[in-house]
Amino acid sequence: MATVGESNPSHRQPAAETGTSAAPLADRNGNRVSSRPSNLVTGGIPDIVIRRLPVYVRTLSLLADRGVESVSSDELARHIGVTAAQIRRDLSYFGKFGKQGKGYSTELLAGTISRILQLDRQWDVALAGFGNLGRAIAHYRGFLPAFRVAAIFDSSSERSGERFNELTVQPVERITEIVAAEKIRIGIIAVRTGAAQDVADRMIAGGARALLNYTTVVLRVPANVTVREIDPVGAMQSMTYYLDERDD
Amino acid sequence: MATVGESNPSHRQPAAETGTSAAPLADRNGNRVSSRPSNLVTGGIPDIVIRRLPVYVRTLSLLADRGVESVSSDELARHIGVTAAQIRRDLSYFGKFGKQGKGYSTELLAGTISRILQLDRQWDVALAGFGNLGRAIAHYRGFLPAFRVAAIFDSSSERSGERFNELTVQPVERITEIVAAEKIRIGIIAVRTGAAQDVADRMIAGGARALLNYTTVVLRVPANVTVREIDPVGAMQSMTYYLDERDD
DNA sequence: TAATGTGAAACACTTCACAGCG
DNA sequence: CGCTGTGAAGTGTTTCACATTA
Repeated sequence: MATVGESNPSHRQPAAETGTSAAPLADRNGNRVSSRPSNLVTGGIPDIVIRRLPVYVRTLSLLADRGVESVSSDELARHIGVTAAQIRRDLSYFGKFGKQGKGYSTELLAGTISRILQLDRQWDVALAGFGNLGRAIAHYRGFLPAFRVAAIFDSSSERSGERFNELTVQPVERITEIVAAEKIRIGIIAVRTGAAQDVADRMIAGGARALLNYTTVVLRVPANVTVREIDPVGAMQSMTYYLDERDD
Repeated sequence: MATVGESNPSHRQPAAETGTSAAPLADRNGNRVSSRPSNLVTGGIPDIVIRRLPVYVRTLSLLADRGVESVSSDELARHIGVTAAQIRRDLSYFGKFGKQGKGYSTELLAGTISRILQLDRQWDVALAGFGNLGRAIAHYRGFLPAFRVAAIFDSSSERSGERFNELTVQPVERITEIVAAEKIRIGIIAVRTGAAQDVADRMIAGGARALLNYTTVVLRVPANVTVREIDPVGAMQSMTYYLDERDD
């Protein structure tokens, strides 16, 4: 997370990641991909559990595609690199999905968790920043099919007006208007650090409630907005702590 | 975060992230920039503390550059979005750096933490994968000056042989040899998922002990290797859980 | 009989709150 | 007298271990 980090929705979110604006931050965790502690705000499910669900979906789908029809928590744990008890506990927050003596149906469980995460639909996403990073994100297929870049913004007058697929890159001044008009709830922030907070504010004003932050800026957002950080540099910088000269 | 996640060095590392191979995993946490729990293996400092240090360095350096000479834990906390107690506790793992009634010297503390993280030197990094993502990473300046891409590998015969700055893209078969010869301890994995484990194994065989994993593969690594995950898709997929129809 | 689901225990991390120092 | 550093308390998360069920 890298780490890690983010802010959350009022009722559930942890406080970890990005840290809510002024208030000392109720909860937290997060590659800067987020990077702060994370709890739940009000009787919800721990954010750390929510953050593990995509890995479960991915692994279960992979197994299902390979023709594996069911897995025990033990097998699944071995694939993912966590403990079986953790998987069972995580799932227990949502219901009972296993069959004693048998395990879980890979296909069913993948579908169930996808639905819990609301991945059984397509989400429009606003992308801010169309430099090297923004372009790479726009071309990246990994977010599909659940996420689709529906609007692109850039502050540079040279870049705004540029076309990408069926989209025209728009000036950042139009973020709020367009995000609101297209009912976009998710934003990706891939601008230079100096513009990050402004862009986040505009997106939130337009109705965005989830932000994927590729900058190293600590975004100040209301408690009902979730932020997750993508921070490869921080992840790298924290790994060097463990390196030593010995060839261990 | 994203990932979040990773594995650790024998003496300190948590088990969280990537999960150590066979053993149930001693500890854990991690944007996918990593994404799993994290503890310490043997009486070390919590990995979650280590993962916060880059943010402290960044913020302190920023303040120092602005001419701010000292900060209290309270002010620093406000900038970062964590609690003052957490900052004081985190620092206390390493020593006493503050002055009562005054706070911390921004410049000194930034330097001290940099040294703790071993960021006061340059690390050579091996980059595996020279497709869109690998190219973007190679061009990215954000890893400088602490990290320098010293070798690039790609499995495609079309790409190996290609030049980048003063480097020639090498075939993956040469990873172990070159990583060992150049004494590279850090690898970045930006290959297709099918090749990730093989590339990781080769890097580790050559002496790498820290891996930044951009793939969604759960890498199996020995306990003395740290892995951090960069997982923007997982980060995104976990945020949709908190979205609702209401315009809250 | 194999494996889930879950109280209860263990462990890890965060926050409180304050003695003590500059 | 403001602010650090840290015992102690409070929370949150993971793991154990087993009753229960298919």
